[in-house]
Amino acid sequence: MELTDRKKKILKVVIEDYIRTAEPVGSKSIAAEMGGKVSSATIRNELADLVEQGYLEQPHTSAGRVPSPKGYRLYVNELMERQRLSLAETEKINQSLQMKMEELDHILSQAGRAVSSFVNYPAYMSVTGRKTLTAKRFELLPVDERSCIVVMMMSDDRVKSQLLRLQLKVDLDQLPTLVNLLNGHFTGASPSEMSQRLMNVAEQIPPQLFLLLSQTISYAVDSLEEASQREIVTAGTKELLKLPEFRDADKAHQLMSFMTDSKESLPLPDDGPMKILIGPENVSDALKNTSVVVASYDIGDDMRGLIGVVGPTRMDYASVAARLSGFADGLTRLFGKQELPPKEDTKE
Amino acid sequence: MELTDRKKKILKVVIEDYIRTAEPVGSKSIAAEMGGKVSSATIRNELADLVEQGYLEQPHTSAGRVPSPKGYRLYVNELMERQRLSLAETEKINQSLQMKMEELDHILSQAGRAVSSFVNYPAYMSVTGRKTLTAKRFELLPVDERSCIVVMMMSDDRVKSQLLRLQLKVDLDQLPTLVNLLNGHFTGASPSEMSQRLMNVAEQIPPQLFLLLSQTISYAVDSLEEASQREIVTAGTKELLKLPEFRDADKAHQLMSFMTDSKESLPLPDDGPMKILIGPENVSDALKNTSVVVASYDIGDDMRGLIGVVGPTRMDYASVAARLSGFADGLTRLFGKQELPPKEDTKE
DNA sequence: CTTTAGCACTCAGGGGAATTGAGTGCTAAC
DNA sequence: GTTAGCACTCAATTCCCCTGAGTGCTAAAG
Repeated sequence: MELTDRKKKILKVVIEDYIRTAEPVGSKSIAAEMGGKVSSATIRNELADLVEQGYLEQPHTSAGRVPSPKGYRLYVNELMERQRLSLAETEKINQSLQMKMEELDHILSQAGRAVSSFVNYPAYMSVTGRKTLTAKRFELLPVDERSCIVVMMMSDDRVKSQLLRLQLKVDLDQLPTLVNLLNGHFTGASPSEMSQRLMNVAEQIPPQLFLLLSQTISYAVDSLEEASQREIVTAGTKELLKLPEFRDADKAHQLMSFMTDSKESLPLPDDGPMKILIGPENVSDALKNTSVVVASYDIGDDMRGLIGVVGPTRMDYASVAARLSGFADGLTRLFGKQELPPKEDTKE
Repeated sequence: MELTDRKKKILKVVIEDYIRTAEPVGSKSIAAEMGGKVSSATIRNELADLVEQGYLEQPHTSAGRVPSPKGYRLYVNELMERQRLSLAETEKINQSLQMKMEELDHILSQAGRAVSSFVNYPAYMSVTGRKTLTAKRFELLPVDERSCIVVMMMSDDRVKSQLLRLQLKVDLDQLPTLVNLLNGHFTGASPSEMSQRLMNVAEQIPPQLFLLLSQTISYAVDSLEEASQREIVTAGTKELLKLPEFRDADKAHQLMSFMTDSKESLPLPDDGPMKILIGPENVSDALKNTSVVVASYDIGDDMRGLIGVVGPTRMDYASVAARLSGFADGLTRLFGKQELPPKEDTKE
């Protein structure tokens, strides 16, 4: 059954009041806030209905009303006015994103910190690839007889390199052969296929070359796996301590531990540009008393990033959602601009 | 004036009791803990003396005694029994250090987390170079006409690389010239010298080559500067919330903000293998009510790392110090083993 | 049928007084 | 120098009362 307009109006007032004050809100202040058109008694009748229908809760008789998760849900679905960010704010957000984007996880943690400081709640970020990464091209640069540099370009056009120490001396002349072998047989393959193929060529090449080859491949496998691992970075957990609902050090500690140690279970929805999870809608027990807002942004063609914010159920959904999508847009634009053009396989 | 042996014994008992319980300790429990040889009244007399001499403090008449910073100082200097780690523990520490050390800051944060979880206090880590980093060798790998890969080996033998998008097409034949130029003129130079030299060669080479050159150099400068920047990583700030002295959310928040936002002012002594700073001995105001234990370890020849632990003044100095030096040793060994041999300048 | 005014009732939170108990300082005896 | 005894202090705890915000209900007004 639908709520009357007035009930909705009241619910909205209650929620917004509660978001501000974190105190149960009473009939009188509601009446005042609604312009004094109706008396507090009327409001009380309406409130009783709203409690009955589960949109509000009462900590105890003779306390004001507090929104229930169901109430919040209705609020974010229908009542909440989508906030528009001011130009100044958008500007600030974009400024705070002017970061070097060399290391992916630097970006994550920096952007996370920025988000958190904008919304005053803890934030988390992650990037998930849509395809498995493969190597696109190899290069070996001799340094001396016992070491050389491996350079690997990955399918997302990022480049990794490292100095490789060799167990035994290798003839410089043989490097080109090896590079050809690498580029011929090991590009476009998933890490596990790589190890596979390494076995296959084992007998066809001289042992000392094979040693170098397998060192290179193991480096490649490691790097690819590391690069495609979904990493979750959290920031600003300390913001929790500012909130009255976490004045209790134990609760704060619990949630902080969850956010720093069990980040894997933070919500990472894979659809839609923005998702709001309210209290018990969260799967993780640790989040049952908190709400989470998650937005996604695009990186290139086949990667997707997520930014999430964790806060009390009474968090200011409208403003968090607005800022979060501001960041998501900013990031999408940032990556869209600087990132490599679509695809252009240079594989030979 | 020296303290009598008995006074020292009493001081030690008081401190160790207080470390355990965080409660002022009274004469009776001291008497009990000392084997009942003396009565609590005697202890009281001694305690009065110790207060007089500034080794102990009394929150108010009729509370037990609490160690003063001066008392802790004497304790760590003389009374504390240097704890030896059990073999099992050393083993555990070394295990927790079996990490990939590709990215320096990954190591830092991982080791920081490990330390923190071992001592149950927040930890921080940093690495400071003793020399400025320079480039040791350059390489350019063509990808297509509008992009190539820069590979740079730095003076500490780490290798950095990145894909470079070019504003205009470059003739492949010219790359070798460029590489020679890079290796001839820009190796061994500090980042600022590099920019300098770039100016000098400006007129001597064709413009489109110069464009590529300056892109490369700017990448090199950035990477070198980033790599030589001292970075401080903190971990486990949440541990603070477990401590009774930080039950107050405001205090906890203050210290956490300090540790995450103003890390630069965390103590980074540059001498000795281990340093203990007690309460007011810290320069930063934010640390006046906490103690800090810092140990250092060596990375290769010209880098030095620091691990620090922040805790309440009543922290368990003996065990923290022991574990910390366990970690320091572990890290020194780890780097000593895997790290590149001393020096071997391949600069041409 | 809805709204309002009036009134008795409930209950968390705050302030103050009383109580408790750990621990002290002092003194006098051993 | 050490100990027992005793009066004293003071934080912390408990209890109680009070206050006030806010409710639910009823009866009257619209």
